[in-house]
Amino acid sequence: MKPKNDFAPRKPPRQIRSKETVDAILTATTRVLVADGYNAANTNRIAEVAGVSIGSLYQYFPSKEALVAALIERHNNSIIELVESKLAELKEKPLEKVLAALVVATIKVHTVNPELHRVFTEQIPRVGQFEKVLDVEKRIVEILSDYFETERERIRPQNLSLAAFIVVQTVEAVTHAAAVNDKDLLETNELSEEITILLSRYLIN
Amino acid sequence: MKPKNDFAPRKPPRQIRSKETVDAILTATTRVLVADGYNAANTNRIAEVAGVSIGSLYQYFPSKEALVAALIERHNNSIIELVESKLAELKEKPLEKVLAALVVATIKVHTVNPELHRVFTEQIPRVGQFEKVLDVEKRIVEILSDYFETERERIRPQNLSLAAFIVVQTVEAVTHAAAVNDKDLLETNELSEEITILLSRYLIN
Amino acid sequence: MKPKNDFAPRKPPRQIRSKETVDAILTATTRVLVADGYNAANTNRIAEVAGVSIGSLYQYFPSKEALVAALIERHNNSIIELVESKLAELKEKPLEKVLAALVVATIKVHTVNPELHRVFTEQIPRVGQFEKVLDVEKRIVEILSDYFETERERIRPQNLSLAAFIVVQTVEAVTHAAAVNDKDLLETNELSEEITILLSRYLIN
Amino acid sequence: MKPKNDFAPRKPPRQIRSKETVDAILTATTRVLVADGYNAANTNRIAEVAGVSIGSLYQYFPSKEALVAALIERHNNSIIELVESKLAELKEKPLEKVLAALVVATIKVHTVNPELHRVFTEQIPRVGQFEKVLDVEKRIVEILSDYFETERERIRPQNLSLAAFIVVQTVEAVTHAAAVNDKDLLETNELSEEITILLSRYLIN
DNA sequence: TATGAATGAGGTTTCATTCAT
DNA sequence: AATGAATGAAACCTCATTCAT
Repeated sequence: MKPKNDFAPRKPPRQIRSKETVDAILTATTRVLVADGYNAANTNRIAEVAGVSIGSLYQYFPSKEALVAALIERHNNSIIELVESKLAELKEKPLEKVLAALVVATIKVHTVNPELHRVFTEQIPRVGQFEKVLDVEKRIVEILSDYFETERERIRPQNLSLAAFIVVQTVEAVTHAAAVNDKDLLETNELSEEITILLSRYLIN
Repeated sequence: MKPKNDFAPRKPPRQIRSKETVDAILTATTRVLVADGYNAANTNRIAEVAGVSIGSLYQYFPSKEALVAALIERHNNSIIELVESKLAELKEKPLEKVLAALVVATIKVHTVNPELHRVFTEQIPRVGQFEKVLDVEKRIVEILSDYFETERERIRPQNLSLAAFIVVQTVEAVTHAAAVNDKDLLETNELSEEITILLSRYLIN
Repeated sequence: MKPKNDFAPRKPPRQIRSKETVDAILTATTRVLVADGYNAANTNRIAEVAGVSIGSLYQYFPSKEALVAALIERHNNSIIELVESKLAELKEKPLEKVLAALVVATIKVHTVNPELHRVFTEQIPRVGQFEKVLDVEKRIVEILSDYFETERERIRPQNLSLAAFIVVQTVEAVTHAAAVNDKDLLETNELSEEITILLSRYLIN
Repeated sequence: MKPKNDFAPRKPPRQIRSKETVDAILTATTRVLVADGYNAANTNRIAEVAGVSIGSLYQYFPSKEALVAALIERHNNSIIELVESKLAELKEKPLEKVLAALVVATIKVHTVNPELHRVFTEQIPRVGQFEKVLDVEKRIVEILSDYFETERERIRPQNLSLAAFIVVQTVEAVTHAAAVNDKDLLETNELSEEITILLSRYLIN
């Protein structure tokens, strides 16, 4: 039997019991992913950890990929929500504050469930269906770009979407690398202050 | 009894014939990696493409991982050489020139064999043996940090190794994201100039 | 990553269907072992003969060794039962009768499925997991030694466990060698009478 | 390439150098057999340990089996020599002395290189070419039977070859089992005396 | 809807043996 | 005679997925 290629979750769970099953499966997926890594994780194990039969798992998710994709989607949504709400909350404040808040928020994302985040960014091949689902960044660039638009007169670069692109990549990359190489660095203020300075100097006149 | 072995290449080829075999194997690995991606690549296919028996492949490399690790090592060395030589060549020039050159060099790395580079960065799980071999960046941070030391009076941040860390992550991340999302962007000057500005503003004064 | 696992059977079959599968697998193992010998036997062949997919085989037994070990265990248990029941049945009879019965029982063991017995004793390396499972003899020595204890006054040697050890080895070795070299010898009474005489002369008085 | 089936050593070494090579190979075979066991032993390893190329090994031995068979043959010859010379030396002495000497000699065989002896008896499948080469016992039964003929009037059993068969199996089995289960037992006199008593009582009027 | 036994394609790896040099 | 690179059949085993119950 060849693996199948149909990546959307199979059906929305209608009853409460189903919802619980789906939750159990996703929680188990997280646990197994963190413990074993993406490649070594397998659906039988996930079903076992979820306390659910393998058949039930396939009732809700048509493939291993769909399972992981659903998890990533969840994760992404929470990140985007975080960014959006922070931005909405601070949009009247000066640009520097907003940049600082963005940096802090990004660090927070890496602090909540760093193991899982690392699996997402370092172990899941950006191929096939994951290609799309893995780049939250595109959406965040848009959000940020829109915000920059509202502050255009204070911002030096003319190409705002390019600027947003650079900002997002920079913050994410530096934060991620720090999380991987030197966890303590994340906790101190030195890093976040330094990144904020970089952004301010780059963006503001 | 099936012990799982080392990841280092098995033995150095002594005769000319075997040197050719090893080369053929590594070339084939590159081809297959680019064509099929890391996960789908398999040793049988690689041996076939190399025009070599599967036994010969295992004579020199104990596993698919060892094969890929050897390739990465090669790649890393060429990157480090590139950075070192550029820096040696320009070390008397003003800091801005050096930064610009660094950005251009990084872009070049992504331009030479972008497919392969992408496989390395996006498909190979940073786990196990790859964890170590995949971070060229650490070495480059050192090199850059040493260079900054010689320009200390012109550089604003006091923590030079942190500054080097941030610079390396930034340039690499932005370049990589551009290569993935928008190839044309790489070719134009806009991106490289923008990154150079970012670095200059961050570092100087 | 290919860890090498345990030797215990993987999981007890719960449903009737799987119980049948396990039986089919063990029966097939016997057949293949007898037909091809231990070394040439392989799991794919066994699964094929069992009319079961290779995956099913591995669901219940982690390796060829586990398969054979399960078979040996079964066999051992039946041997021990045979000896125990014979001894229980005859324990009031004179020692000579018991010895004769022991010899006859041992011959019977070699007569029931001689091919399989030969595979067990001559082809399976007494190494690793088999080391333990192959020595039924230890258990039989204990049983016999306990019995001798009850007849101590009629027995010449003082060291009863040594005597039991010698008796067991002798009967088994002679019987086995006869089975291998000269099957007809087993059927006649000459051999069993001769061994019984040997034991009686050794033990009694 | 299928394994070939030709079991005699390939050619008698004519020159001194060749003789040394053959010796080195057999010595290495012994070492590897003892260290890794029969199944895990492989010809490449043996050649390496012998300090000889795999090609040279195959120049003198057509197969792995032939290699091991040659070793066994050597071993057998030395055993037979030992028995024959002991018997020649003692043939004028009383039967009891001869039996005692036989037991001692057998124990000695198990003491010289017990590891190797164990490999021969427990790990090498008595199949194919080994079937023949592994039963020294047949030859020893003949020798002993001939000797018994010269002592016929002192011996109780009429069927002398059966008696010899039983004696040989008994001594070998008990000794071997002791060597495997309880090495110290071999060293003490208790075991050898006990076996000698058994034989005497069995054989002598 | 849930269960879990069954499937089997397909990957990994070994090692006896050959043969060009 | 010796070398050792190359061969490839053949074994091992996993795990995503299906489907009878």
